[in-house]
Amino acid sequence: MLNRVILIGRLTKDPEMRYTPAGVAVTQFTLAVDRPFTSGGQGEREADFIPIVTWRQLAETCANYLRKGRLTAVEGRIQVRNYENNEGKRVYVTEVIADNVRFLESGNRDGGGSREEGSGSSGGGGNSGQGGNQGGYGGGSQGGGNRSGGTPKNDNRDPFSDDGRPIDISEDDLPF
Amino acid sequence: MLNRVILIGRLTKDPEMRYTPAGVAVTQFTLAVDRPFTSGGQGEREADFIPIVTWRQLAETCANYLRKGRLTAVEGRIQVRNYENNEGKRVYVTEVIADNVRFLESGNRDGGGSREEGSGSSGGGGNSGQGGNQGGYGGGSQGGGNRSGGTPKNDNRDPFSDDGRPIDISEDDLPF
Amino acid sequence: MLNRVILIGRLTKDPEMRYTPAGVAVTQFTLAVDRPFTSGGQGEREADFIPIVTWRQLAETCANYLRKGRLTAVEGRIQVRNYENNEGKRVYVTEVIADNVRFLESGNRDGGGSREEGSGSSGGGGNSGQGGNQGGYGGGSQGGGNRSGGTPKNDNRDPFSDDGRPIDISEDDLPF
Amino acid sequence: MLNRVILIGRLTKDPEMRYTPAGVAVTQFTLAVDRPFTSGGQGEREADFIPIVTWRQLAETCANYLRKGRLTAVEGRIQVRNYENNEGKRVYVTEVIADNVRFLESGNRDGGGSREEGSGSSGGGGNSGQGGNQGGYGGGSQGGGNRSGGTPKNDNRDPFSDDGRPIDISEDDLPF
DNA sequence: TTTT
DNA sequence: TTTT
Repeated sequence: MLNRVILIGRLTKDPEMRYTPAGVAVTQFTLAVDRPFTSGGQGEREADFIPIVTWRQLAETCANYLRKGRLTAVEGRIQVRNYENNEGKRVYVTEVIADNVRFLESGNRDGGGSREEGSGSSGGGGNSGQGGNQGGYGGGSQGGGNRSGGTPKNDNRDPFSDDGRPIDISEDDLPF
Repeated sequence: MLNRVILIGRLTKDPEMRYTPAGVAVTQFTLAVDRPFTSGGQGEREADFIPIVTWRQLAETCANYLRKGRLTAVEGRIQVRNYENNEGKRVYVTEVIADNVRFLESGNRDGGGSREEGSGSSGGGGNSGQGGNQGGYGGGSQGGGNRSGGTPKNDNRDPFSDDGRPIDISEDDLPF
Repeated sequence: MLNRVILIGRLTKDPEMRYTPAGVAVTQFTLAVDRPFTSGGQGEREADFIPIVTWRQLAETCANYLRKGRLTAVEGRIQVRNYENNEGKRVYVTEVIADNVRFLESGNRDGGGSREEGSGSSGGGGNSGQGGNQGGYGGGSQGGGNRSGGTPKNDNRDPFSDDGRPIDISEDDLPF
Repeated sequence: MLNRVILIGRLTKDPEMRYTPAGVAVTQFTLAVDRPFTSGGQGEREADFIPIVTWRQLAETCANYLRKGRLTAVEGRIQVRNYENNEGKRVYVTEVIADNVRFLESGNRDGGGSREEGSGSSGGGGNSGQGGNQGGYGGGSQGGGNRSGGTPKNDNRDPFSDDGRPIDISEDDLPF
């Protein structure tokens, strides 16, 4: 009925973008979010490592502007999907499907005079539509995508396991 | 740095309460949260099944007042813990650690004159402290708990797998 | 950069729907949200009375299905607008612009077999677009609206003061 | 019943700290939060200016570490208070009472080797209690405060209007 | 000006 | 493995 998540943390690696067989962009990254308390007696602060997934225009923007270590805010919803692994066992995967991502560190520390922090957004979009490009971001080789198709043969593997082929998510799973 | 989740959904089962070896109450339940869109062409609405964990006073209140099917709001944070399973493989478990739970359906549909919806809360609590009991809820056999201990032998199993023994969570993992 | 509000409370009155001169539906209501603590020594629980504004399709749905006293969840963002009043003084108005509203009480307590709680949504909407009608709600005399226009004469009054004329909000203020 | 706000924006000025007659620290500042859309045809991006209030330990930390222009995340709840002004008219003031503030820019751009962003928190706090000092922040001249009292004479003015005297908020209004 |  |  209502499912809202807001996170601020740092990317553990550069984001990874792929395309579905239908040519829809998907970007995945992991956010390290420090826990609000210390544990273990000597005060070590732990973190939660939370997988984030973005789609379409927002995926392209994230792939273009996010990098390992960047402080980033993410808004979205928790999604729990499951698939059967090689041993025939059902595996549950929990991810945050983001519909709003804010770049809290600009990246061009060297560069120009802009004090504006980056920003990527999607979803709610207004008159300008869902593909609206806010803030001048998100250019580059959009559209395109792998539409070659081939033989998807949806065979129960983790769609995010990296095997070089287009990822295995049917269009029906698209959240937007 | 910031990790906030707000969910509204229905319990898939009655909640399950246990005690840690140190006698701290933990209650676990799953919230079914309908997705905001339909999929698959014939308009079936799917749901995400999201595991919730509550601690201490709030755990007792949830165990006492929540039941299967009840519409419930949960506030908390995403936590990703991991353990090694029997086959020596690392398993990741994602849960929402709740610090505020709101009962949106009263339960006593038949009963008394109270039109007040239930409410359980913990955390932020004020002068009254974290153990504060809001709304007259959460009475009953509190305190107690299994303090017998025995030989916990922290051996890499899912702490929520039900084997009749006190669950296997070290006090260091306590979020509050 | 990021502005997210989630509220659960009860309507203090029936919602009020109007149309802008351009024929866009706007619905306003106030949510009474109990504070998480009691004050004053004798344990009186106070509430915050928070004005909510919804636009377009969601406005129509809210006007059709929300009623005084109903428990309701609202997602949106805080907006602070200001105008000059009769005495030439600048007045600040803070409202929550909702993009998602969940009806947590069905209304037809007497009626039919439906056990489904109501739900209205807009914004992020999926393939079905922003006008998507989730859950079979929101029918009725949509579209229409007062397009007669007349002489709006944008003269610094509270656009929500009720004078029988179309409300005084320029299309530029539209959040979606 | 539930009232949660999360904002990311920049301080419009340095924060202002005061003490209540009872010696409780209160810090006030305003966050400029860019709207998620542009308006007016030429694409000007507007902002909402949202007043934030923090109490006690968190107030001290904010006063010590926040400065005009800093990018900051705030978690809290919306509060609507009202008072009677000089002309006997009731005035409504909407503020966000913060219980968690994250400093997303460190300030010491010159300084040391720490890549850690600042952080202030209160509320939920764990074993360490509500006064817990996370991250080594918030030292300095704590405690103290104006306990002289004098003649508060609670006379219906805006407690945040600056008149040099201790602010006019009764302890009963304290949210924590 | 307020809901339950 | 799931709620309505």
